[in-house]
Amino acid sequence: MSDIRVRIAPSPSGNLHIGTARTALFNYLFARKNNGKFILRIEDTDLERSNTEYTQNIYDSLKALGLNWDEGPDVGGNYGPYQQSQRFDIYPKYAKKLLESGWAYECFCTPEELEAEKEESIKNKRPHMYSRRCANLTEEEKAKFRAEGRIPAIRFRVPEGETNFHDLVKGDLHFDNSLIGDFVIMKSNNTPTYNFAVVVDDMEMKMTHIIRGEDHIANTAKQIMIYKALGAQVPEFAHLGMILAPDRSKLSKRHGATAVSEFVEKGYLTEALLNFVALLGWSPSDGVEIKTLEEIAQDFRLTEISSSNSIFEYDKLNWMNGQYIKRMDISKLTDLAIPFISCYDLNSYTRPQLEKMIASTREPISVLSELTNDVKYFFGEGVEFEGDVMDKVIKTENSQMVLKYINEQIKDWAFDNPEKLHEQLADIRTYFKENHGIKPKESMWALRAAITGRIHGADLGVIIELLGKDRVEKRVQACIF
RNA sequence: AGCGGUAUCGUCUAGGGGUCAGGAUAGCAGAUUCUCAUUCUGUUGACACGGGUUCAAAUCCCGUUACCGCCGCCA
Repeated sequence: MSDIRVRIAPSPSGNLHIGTARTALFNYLFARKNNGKFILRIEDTDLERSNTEYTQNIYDSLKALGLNWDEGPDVGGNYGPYQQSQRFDIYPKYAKKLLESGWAYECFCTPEELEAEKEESIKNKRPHMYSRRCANLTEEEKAKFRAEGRIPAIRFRVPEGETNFHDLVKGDLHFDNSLIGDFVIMKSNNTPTYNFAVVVDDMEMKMTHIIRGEDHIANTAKQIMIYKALGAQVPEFAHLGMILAPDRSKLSKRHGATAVSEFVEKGYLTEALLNFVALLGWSPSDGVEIKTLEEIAQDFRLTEISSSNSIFEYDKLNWMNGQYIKRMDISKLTDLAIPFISCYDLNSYTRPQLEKMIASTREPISVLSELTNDVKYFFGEGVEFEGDVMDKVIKTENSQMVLKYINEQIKDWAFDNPEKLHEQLADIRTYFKENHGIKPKESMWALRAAITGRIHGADLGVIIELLGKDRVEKRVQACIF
């Protein structure tokens, strides 16, 4: 076991986002590849927006994806608690340390004053930065503010110079400190800001590598300053490109699903989702794209991740999901399929029959939700005819001839012997092809249309077997005019 | 505006001074099949632009453009 430690630190202000899932995946992969630890920390310092329902969704989604964590709020660990709201007593101690060493100072500015300052700089077309007006307050001035009832926030005193670091995926990055204003580390309500809490937590939790989205790059400079002021070891950083919607904007609700749980509800398999998202930035060294989590972990190289943004396109996700659906163990797939077909009377079939139904329907689909419609004709007595199937297929002369012929044959069909049934269907095809010049496709279309209301779907033999003699006969007869 | 980042087929990407610039997906065409599906085969399609450096640049350097991100007592 190496001492590499990485973490995913979502804030429970929403369900687990697909982008967060990818970040979690890369952290997990890196830990796996290097025999390190993968830690889950819940960043709920913003009590207003945090919600335990979302925390649960984060747990559930991560687990469903198979991204198991070694330490976290629920499983514990040596560096807990792993939920920031339970760590509120820790941050003031570090803030005090910074105050004493002069790295931080109390700021008594009110939101209104700050707002005015900001507007002033905007008016002068200057980049907005805190004026530092509280940077060197005397004890008397502070006392005066206190007497007015003002409660200070604590700001970090940004030093002169540059903050540089080597990003594992972006390369060397430089920041001019003079462009970074003194930022708040403790709010006046005595809770830490994000930048302060992460540093304290990552430091206390002994994180060695911080792998996160590139929207945090600018924060990194601030965080490094805090690490240094605290005399702590600065971890390695790796910033990933973002996942964008096809219109190149941030992936949001209006583009469809954004949360892992929403994708699952739409019929995506977590394995496919994970595999797909891994390919956004990372690519397999052997060119084989469909891989298990474990295989990806073995082939994972953090420094070779693409550093550009990538667009989330459904085309390939759908294809990949279809691949997983085709390959999945049928019993497992049936379990996953049930929510999508529970609108029907599933008790009318045995479990083995249900599995047969799914097995024969899975082939062409790319999303499980397609099953709802694709499996419809297996249920109920009658048939719903799709589009112009009735006029264009069933009512044709040829079809009528086929259906009449079939109607006479049904009594001899081997409903309980799939192999024989297939032979009998083949005989019908040959019969009509040889005697009437009707293409196999056409004769089967007549049958299929009569018993399913459509011209494509599952294997006819399976459909007939599952429907049973009664229903097949009735449905065929109902189409003879 | 400023600061930071990125730029290879529509999309995800491989490659990285000399390649027919490779793969996947999507598209298109064909084949198989009881199924306009699946599967199989074939095929269209890209180095953002402009300057350098070099015998040679998609690859290295500079600039431009475009896009993304950041500029909160949000995380």
